[in-house]
Amino acid sequence: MGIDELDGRLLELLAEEPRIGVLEASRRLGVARGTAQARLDRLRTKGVIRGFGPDVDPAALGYPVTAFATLEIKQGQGADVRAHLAGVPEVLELHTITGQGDMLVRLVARSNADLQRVIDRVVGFDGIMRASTAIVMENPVPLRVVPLVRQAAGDL
Amino acid sequence: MGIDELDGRLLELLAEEPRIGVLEASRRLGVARGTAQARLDRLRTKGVIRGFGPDVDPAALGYPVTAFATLEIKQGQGADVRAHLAGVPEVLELHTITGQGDMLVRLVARSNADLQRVIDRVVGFDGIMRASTAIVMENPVPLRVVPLVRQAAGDL
DNA sequence: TATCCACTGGACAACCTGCACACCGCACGG
DNA sequence: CCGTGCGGTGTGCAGGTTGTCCAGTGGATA
Repeated sequence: MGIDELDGRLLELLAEEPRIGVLEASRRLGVARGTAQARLDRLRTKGVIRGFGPDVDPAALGYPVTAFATLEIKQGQGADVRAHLAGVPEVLELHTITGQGDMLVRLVARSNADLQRVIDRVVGFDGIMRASTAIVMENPVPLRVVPLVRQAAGDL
Repeated sequence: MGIDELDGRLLELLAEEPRIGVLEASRRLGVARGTAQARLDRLRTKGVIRGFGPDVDPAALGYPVTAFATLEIKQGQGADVRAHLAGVPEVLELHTITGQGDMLVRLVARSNADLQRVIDRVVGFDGIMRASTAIVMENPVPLRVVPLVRQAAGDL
């Protein structure tokens, strides 16, 4: 069920240079191509690798503003709220959470002014009672997994 | 600077079936291969597509617990805190934000118990004054961009 | 010891990529 | 009205890569 050291190096390699194919990867890992291929297949079927989707930058799409909103939901309205939020394109991610607030939403907008519109659209729904928003100023650590992979591969 | 309808369809296609190559994509889009290739190149150089990194699932790596922590930082300690957090493998993402709290951290752990260890490590640093954590229970909308791409492509 | 499993090295055809070239239609400015 | 630039279309080619299969090897296990 775990990930061994070879898997770890393979994942790192792919994370850093996704363009390289199985053959090139096997060369750099110093193993036979069939091995690299088998490892990759296994990682995919095990679900460790979900896919190789293109990494799209919302900023380059014209949505340079990112924000996180914490929502408070009326009891029993969860499902409706989820459906509503899923219908808003600017909602990139939605989690239900413990603690103060019931949901955490990641959203983007074209500008700070546009963020107001997005928030209005997000909270303009019956089941949502309160929302508090935090605008992202900087992103010193963009979403990453390599360090985690390294750790997971370390402890066999 | 924008994204036209063809770009949008190309991105959607790649997002849904990353395995297909340029040739197959061009066939499905009903355009010449050279066109698809040129579009893809342009999207890459414009920064819309950052890359094709493997989409790794932390849960499958043995880290099924996700949480968000809001940190309060001592004035002037920002840089040190950033460096400290960047050194923690379980920290997947770090944002500096406005509003209550100064930073938002996304972290993972092997279990709820393990989360305690991770949080201790995260907040066990001099510049950090307070931390409030929200554990993710469900993730009804995983990180997505397709709807946004569609919208960006819609308004030419 | 027999068996299972992963890895190796090699081979094959089919396919895709990167690149180049000639040509066409359109928009724009002179 | 014409030249130019840009993006798209077809086409072609060499080289690399993929998917797949096979036989052989070594280690771990029952």
